[in-house]
Amino acid sequence: MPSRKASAPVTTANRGPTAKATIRDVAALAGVSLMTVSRAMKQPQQLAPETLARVRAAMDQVGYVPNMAAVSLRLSQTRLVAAIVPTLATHVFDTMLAALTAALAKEGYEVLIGQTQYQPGREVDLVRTTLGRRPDGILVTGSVQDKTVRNLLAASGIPVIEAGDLVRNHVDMAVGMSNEKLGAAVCSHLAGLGHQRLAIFSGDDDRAQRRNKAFAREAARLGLPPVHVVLVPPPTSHPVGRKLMADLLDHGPRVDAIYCGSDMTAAGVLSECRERGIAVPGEIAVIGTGDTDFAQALYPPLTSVRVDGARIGECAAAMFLERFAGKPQEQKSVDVGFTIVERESTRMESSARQRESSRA
Amino acid sequence: MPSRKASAPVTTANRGPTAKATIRDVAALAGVSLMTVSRAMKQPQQLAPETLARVRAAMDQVGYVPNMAAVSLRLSQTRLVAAIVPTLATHVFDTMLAALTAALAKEGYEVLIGQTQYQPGREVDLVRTTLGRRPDGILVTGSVQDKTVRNLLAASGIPVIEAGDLVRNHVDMAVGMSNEKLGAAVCSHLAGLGHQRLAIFSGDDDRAQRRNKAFAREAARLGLPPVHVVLVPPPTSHPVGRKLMADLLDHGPRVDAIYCGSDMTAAGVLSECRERGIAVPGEIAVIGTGDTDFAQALYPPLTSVRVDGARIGECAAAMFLERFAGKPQEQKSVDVGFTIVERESTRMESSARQRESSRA
DNA sequence: TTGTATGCGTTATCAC
DNA sequence: GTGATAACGCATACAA
Repeated sequence: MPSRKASAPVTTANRGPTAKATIRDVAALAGVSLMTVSRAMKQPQQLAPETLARVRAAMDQVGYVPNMAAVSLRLSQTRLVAAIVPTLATHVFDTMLAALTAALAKEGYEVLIGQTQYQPGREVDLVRTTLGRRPDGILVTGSVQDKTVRNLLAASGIPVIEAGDLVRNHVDMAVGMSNEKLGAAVCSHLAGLGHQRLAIFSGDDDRAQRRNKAFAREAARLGLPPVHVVLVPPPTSHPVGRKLMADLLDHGPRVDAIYCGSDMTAAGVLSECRERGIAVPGEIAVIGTGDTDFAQALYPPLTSVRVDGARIGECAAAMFLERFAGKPQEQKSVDVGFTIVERESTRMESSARQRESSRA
Repeated sequence: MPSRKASAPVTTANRGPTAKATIRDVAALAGVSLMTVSRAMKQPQQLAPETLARVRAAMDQVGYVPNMAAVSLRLSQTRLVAAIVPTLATHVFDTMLAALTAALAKEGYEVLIGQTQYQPGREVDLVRTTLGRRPDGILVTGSVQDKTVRNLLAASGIPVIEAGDLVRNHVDMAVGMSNEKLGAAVCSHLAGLGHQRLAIFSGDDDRAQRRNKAFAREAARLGLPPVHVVLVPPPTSHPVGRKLMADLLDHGPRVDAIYCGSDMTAAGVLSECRERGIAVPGEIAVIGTGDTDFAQALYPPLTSVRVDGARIGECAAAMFLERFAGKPQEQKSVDVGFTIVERESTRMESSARQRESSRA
């Protein structure tokens, strides 16, 4: 019966310098049992003051940090929340993750981030790997369409939040705004400013497409001419925006206003217009998406559709924490809305400063 | 002796719908032992084809995903790399993390990200918590100065990379560039363009300070007047940049050129100058740091010091993987250098397009 | 106030 | 080719 106790105890000493100290090392050093060390962390008041001091000294001496893998296994709880985003290189996601991380950290949860890099195939693998870490909750960006992923998430038995995109058939919970409403609002906003011939430059991902569709539908409803839509694969960039604008000016139809799926694309459009001496908003109005921090720094300052990433992150954190606490889920779906932040790039001479916002 | 086998076996069925399937559930369903299931994943060729098929069918049926907490505990290896950054909302860090994540993912490693939000006190807690996850390696941004953190990292026994800031006394490994060289290079670059009265707008963090000091030293060496340094707490923003510029113009000394510790600050400076009708670079030249994606979108396009975050991330990943493979560590320190990307904001009428770069 | 025994889910080792 | 067993580090129930 070669049990741990029967054979020579394994300690930091004979495991080499690379091994981390365990609760056993601390116990041995302090001359107490494992339980006493465990209690020194969880219920210190239950211990005799001198025992506690001895244990704490031992913990410091060996640099003891509890092994969360063991804790997780024992408690079936990892205090880990996973977040799957397309990329970290987009402002909205950063903001969301920062808020999510901060809010969860207060309750002792950490956030494990996964990036799909906009590769659809990678999402399945990523979700599977991630679920292997047994997070206590998982947040995915956008709505989950892939059947395999949906099943994986549903079968995981943990709270799932689809963030940033409000759809009806969410797996579990959702927080974000309606891309349909957004597309329609932008269209009617531009129409309200007197623009007739509208164009869209956007990524070809699912969310953008639904925005575009709603935009086009609204244009039709308002009796405007067909919208000129140009799609490009993400990620967007300044050169891409310039190129799209150059192509439009050279070969495309004449337009009064352009809605860009990202502020970076819009920035490229502004640059190309400046280069060619085209007045913005005089000849062409431009509006972006995301209200990135640099939108106000562009020339002219860029009108943009602001989605409050921080609020999404905070809401998501709150929803997770409620579920972790076993509370009845109040809301399965939260609409944080969006705001059209108007700056010079769409401002008509006579139009006063204006804000338009949507909330469900 | 109430062992698992003696009592009723616990399976997914009687643990409720929320519990994830374990290797035991799969084994029971396939009518094989635990080891056979384990082997079906690790050494499938060792199994009889029909057995393998049966096990795989069972795995699919219950949606089995191995519990990494258990694997980690068993193997003393988490396939997790931790990265501590000040914030996700800075382009260089995003780029670095994206590259790091992508490179490590190929080898089956995931990246656990922690944000200090520039709060010095939070770093200790964060590192401690993070080490509790027993990552196989840890990357920290900037050089580690805090004694406690240094000890914690050194005692962890895992590969440690200090990224983005090359210092002599790194804990283990380092990849990045020298902030001293950077500061000096920017100063001499501006001096080379004929500027005499120089100013710096920067964050008050350690790295920025060392840049500034080197900048000032270089100015002195070149016989220029004292540098006007203005420090602000991070994070930087467009309004902050504007405010700093407004204050300088209203109350500060006259300057020919301003070096900004971030592109966002520089963008604010450009906006304020435009507002006041001050010619850039005619009256004042402006240079930023980071070569953010929007630098080229500003007006005038912003000269900026580019640090290749992606390269830092890739280098770090390669260094980690080498150590994980047990290979002798080739280099403990890698200098990825930096590049001054010159655009309109510093370009003198007669000066041709120019690039300046440093590599150790 | 402190200690002992057991199992969380997995894999290495040995046995058949 | 397959199975039984112990152990990874920790926390809970139960004893003392």
